[in-house]
Amino acid sequence: MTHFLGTHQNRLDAKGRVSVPAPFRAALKARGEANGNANGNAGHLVLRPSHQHQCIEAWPAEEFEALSQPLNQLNLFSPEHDDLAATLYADAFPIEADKEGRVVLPDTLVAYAGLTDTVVFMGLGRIFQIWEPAAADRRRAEARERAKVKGFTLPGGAPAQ
Amino acid sequence: MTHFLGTHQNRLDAKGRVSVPAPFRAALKARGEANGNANGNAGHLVLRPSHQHQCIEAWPAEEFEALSQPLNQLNLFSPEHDDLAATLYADAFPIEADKEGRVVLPDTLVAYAGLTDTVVFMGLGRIFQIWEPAAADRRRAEARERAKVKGFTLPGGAPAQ
DNA sequence: TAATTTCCCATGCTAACCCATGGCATCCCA
DNA sequence: TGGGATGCCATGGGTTAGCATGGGAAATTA
Repeated sequence: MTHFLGTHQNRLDAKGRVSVPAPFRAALKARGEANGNANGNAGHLVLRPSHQHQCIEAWPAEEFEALSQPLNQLNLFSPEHDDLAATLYADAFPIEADKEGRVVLPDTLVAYAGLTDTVVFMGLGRIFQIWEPAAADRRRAEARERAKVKGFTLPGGAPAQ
Repeated sequence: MTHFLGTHQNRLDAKGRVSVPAPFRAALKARGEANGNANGNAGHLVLRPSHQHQCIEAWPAEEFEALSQPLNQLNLFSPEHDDLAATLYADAFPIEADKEGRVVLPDTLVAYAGLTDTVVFMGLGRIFQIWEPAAADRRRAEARERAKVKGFTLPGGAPAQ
């Protein structure tokens, strides 16, 4: 699988570590290898606070790299570059999993997402998010509701539902 | 990692020294080696006061070098060349880290950025900045706000709202 | 010679690395 | 079809190495 699918629950231990769900690990590894990173590791992640929600966004390195593209078009001295770079990069944490496939979640992100001892990994295709369990439930219910109201259509002709 | 990511806090000691955060050191070293500087050192920095904010801008030597390119196109005796050169170079300090990875911040820059005993390193991708902690917080909040107002959308992956 | 600055060595702490264990699901074999 | 065995996955904890920081000695400048 090359996408992050499904929802997984894991425990956050006393050291702030949490196991990345095995399916997500596999997806990360596949991505890394596809991009020629022959090194055995899982291809690292970039964690950021989400703009829209109180949760942590996890970007595979390659995906995050794509964010630099629009930035590179801008003049390094322009205020636009400054704002974007500060927003994208200053709050970002490059994270690497240990041999067991665990990552340490930075304190500030744990606080931002309101995490306690159990966290939820929510797959969103090209990226995934890390939530406090109850907030994750609310979020999914809300997303379903919005999608239903809007009649949920996919670009490219995929049939609704 | 070839980019400066995240925000790090370190102490400015009585001698005006401060440790460059380890991840930034690694990024600097990687840059230096990528450009054929086979010497083991971290590849030096150029510090200058930021135009737009009360903070210190830190440029990797190679990145700063790239700024010379447009200058070289200009007539050496033109007013444009004079102004640009004065702006870019006159207030710049070439800085080299010691064996422990620390740098001494020039007095004028410390004063300009209003630094006291604790400083914040803010990663901005290709460069980084050095801030007084409270000012750094304000700056990040401001950047988020301005980016949001501009309709800043993440390419792909990010969920619609 | 006095005052700074630069180099070098020393130390506490934190975080990454490594090894070990328990539980759950799957597979195999009777 | 049921019971046992096996392997992966999540989790816990001890140890070590790297990092940030402090202070002293040598070198440089005024």
